[in-house]
Amino acid sequence: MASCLTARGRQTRAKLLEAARTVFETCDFRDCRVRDITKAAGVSYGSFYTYFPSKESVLREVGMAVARELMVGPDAESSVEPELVGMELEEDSPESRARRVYNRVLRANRTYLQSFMRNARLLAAIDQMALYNDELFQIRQDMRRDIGERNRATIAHWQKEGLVDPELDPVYAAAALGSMVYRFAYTRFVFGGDFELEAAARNLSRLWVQALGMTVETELPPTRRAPSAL
Amino acid sequence: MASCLTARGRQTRAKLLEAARTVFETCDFRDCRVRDITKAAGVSYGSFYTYFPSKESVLREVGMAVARELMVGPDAESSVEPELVGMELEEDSPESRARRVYNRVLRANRTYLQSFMRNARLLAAIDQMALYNDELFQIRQDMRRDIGERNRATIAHWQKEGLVDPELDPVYAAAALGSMVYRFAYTRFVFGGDFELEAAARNLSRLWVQALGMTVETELPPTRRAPSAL
Amino acid sequence: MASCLTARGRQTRAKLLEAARTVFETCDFRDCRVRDITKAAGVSYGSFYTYFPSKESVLREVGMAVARELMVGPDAESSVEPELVGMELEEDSPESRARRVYNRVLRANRTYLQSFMRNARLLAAIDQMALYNDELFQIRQDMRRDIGERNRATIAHWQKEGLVDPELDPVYAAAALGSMVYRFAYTRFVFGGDFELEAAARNLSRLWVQALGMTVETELPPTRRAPSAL
Amino acid sequence: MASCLTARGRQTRAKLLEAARTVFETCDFRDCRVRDITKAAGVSYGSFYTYFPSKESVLREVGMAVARELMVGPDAESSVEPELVGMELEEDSPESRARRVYNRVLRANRTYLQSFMRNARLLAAIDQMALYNDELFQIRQDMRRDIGERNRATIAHWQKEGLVDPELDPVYAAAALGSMVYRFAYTRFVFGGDFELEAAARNLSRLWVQALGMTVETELPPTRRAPSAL
DNA sequence: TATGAATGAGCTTTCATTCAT
DNA sequence: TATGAATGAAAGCTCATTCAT
Repeated sequence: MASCLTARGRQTRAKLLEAARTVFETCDFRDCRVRDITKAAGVSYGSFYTYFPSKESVLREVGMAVARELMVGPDAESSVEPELVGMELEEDSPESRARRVYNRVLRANRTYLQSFMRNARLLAAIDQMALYNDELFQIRQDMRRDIGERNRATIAHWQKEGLVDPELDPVYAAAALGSMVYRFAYTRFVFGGDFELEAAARNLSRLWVQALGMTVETELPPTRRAPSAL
Repeated sequence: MASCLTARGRQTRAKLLEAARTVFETCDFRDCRVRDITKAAGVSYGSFYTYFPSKESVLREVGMAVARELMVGPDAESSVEPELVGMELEEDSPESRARRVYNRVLRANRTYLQSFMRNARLLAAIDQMALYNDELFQIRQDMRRDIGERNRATIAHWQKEGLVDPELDPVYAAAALGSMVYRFAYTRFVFGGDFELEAAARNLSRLWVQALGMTVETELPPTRRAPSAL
Repeated sequence: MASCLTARGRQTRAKLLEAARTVFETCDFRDCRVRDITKAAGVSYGSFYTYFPSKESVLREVGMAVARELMVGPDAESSVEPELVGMELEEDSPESRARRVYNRVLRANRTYLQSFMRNARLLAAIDQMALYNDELFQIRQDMRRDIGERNRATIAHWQKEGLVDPELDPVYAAAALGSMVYRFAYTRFVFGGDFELEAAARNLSRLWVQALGMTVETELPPTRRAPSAL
Repeated sequence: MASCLTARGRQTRAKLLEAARTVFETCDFRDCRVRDITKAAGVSYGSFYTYFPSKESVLREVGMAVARELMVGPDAESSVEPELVGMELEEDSPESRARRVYNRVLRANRTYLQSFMRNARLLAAIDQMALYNDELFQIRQDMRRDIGERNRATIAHWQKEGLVDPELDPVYAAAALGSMVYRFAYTRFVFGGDFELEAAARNLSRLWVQALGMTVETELPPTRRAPSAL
């Protein structure tokens, strides 16, 4: 596609795509006019249709790009929900293993919150668009399923190793803990509210590992946050 | 407003409001036509504007009604996030207190999931609309804040009593655990997926109390769920 | 359809239909704007779509109406090509029978030319639209087929009676003679040109019956026509 | 115009003209995009406007070319309506003269049908365009007038020679008989329908000469045609 | 009050034409 | 000359809102 365009064409297309991304962040897809996108891109109205067959199509393309970024990331470290993947814990004593799990979870959550911060509005927009766009719905569904399955596998693995409460259903646990972080981030970033990333990451991680039945000895640093913030 | 209407007028207005609620559940606000509402209400097109100045206004009114119901409930037991309110636990031994907390949380979560089940589509709709409707945004914000504050207070109280991990920030903990249940329910109800209410409630509650640092001795019944469901 | 409208609605719809008819006569369907129709009807732009789901649909309706009129006519005597239907000729001597055939053909052609005169522009328009509208194409095709078959049957019948040249293929003959009158009328009415209806009818009829192998003893009145007219 | 172009330019222009002709045959002028023409010509979009000032202009040029071809023909044998031109019949006995007329008419019609077959779509297209393009209208008008006049003269000449029914108006007769063949061919080629060229030519020619009051002794070969075809 | 027709601003999309390279 | 991107004026259609009955 992009390959059969001239350099100038590729540039214009990129400008439009970038503009669409920005515009979709600021207003609902339904409220975004093609005119808004072309204005933001600084090109003429008609040029939009030189590169995209419809308004829907650019939404789709932006959506897929965001999905890709959140799944594998430009830096391959963010995802739609925090992932525990790659947490090989080959070590000895139970304490140190729990500690390692905590550290891994903390790293995952910290990364996730940072990534979410960058994409919050757009992710929210896509989540919303997914409600009335089948293709985005599918993309979103697949993202969720992928992460869910990976986290479920990790939790089940830890259960076998005796690290995690064996009474918990790993499917529900994976879904619930993923939901916790996603929605926490969503409300903070989309609806605003005072917020300290590091403290949030530590609290979420502590809740996470404790929920699974592990104990954490680390002390959390005191939160410096406006007392009214919820 | 409603008070200066005749009996017949009040009835028509009620029919329209009820119809709007139904319609908003089935399709996005933007896709709902005034015609859909009047058709569902069985009144003429023009009558809509006898009772509501605009389409936005009926959305606002439905939103407020839903908010009221979820906050205080028609039966005062559901809310936008599960509430721990009224959990006075005056009893003796730590074990039994933890047990009581668990039971209270379980009851709250079970009730919440049931209530969510009834209102899922509408709540999702309102959540979405809140993204581009200031008034709904405010309503939604207030709901969240109220519940958050109440749960925060309960958690802080339990911390003072030594029931809950004192390292946790009660604001973040309240927000995170509320988010966990809300989003878990949301994904299940809106996006579908195999689901057993009682098992879900028990798993969520176990995660909840363990996350706060309490231990639960109860055994969870084995989940009967399609193994593929996430 | 029309029955579920109020009197006012029926009136507006009729105004639009009439206006569409007029507009389609003056310009190509593709050049006609919905605005042209509503302007001609003296109603607002939006009203068009209260009564017709699309521009195509009103074309279809006009086309079918014209087809009906030409087939059975408001006065049931015109058709898309002159018809010989109903020419029962039960009489005696060959001469008088040929004479009767001639008179019948003359009456049919005269009527046809008159009818064509009233509908020429519209019929031309429909003929043209049929080239890119499947539905109209079908309608037009059916009309032609119907008339063709009826004329073929009459000619075949006359062949059996010994009135008509038995060497002629009745299918081709019917098509050719129908074509002759249709196209003659079309060029006269659509492209203009001096023209005397009665003289034209007589000449066409004489050509018609002579073509089929019959002889006509009648004298044609001298034509009073501009000598340049073709 | 074409003269002040380089060899390469003339070639490109010719390619475009040829492509336009092809494209106009396959679809209505309004549905033809400049893009279709350049694609068919295998040149770039922009090149079109190097050689033609507008889409209309290429249509005009194609139309004139077709007119020229049909009038004088690349092989000078086809025309918009069959021509009797050049039918000098200097011979003796009335029978043989009628026979000669028939043969000449047959040859003319046969040639005409063959030629029409090659140009049918384009001729139909031009006929249609003439309805809303003044220049084409004029071209078409002139073609018709020319042929009409020539046929009129021939018929009038034959009337003086006593070959043709003196009662007929030669103007109407020329127009009617030309119309017969034109429209017969048009319906066959444009609207389809089973069709045998030789049989059609013979039937049309028999109808033609008989219409003019001549008798033909020749037997027509039996038609081999699907009985349903009209 | 109840009705349903009337209104027109506003949207997406198309494509002939222009223009920079 | 050749190229293909850039442009923007229309067009069809929708639907919230108004209005006459």
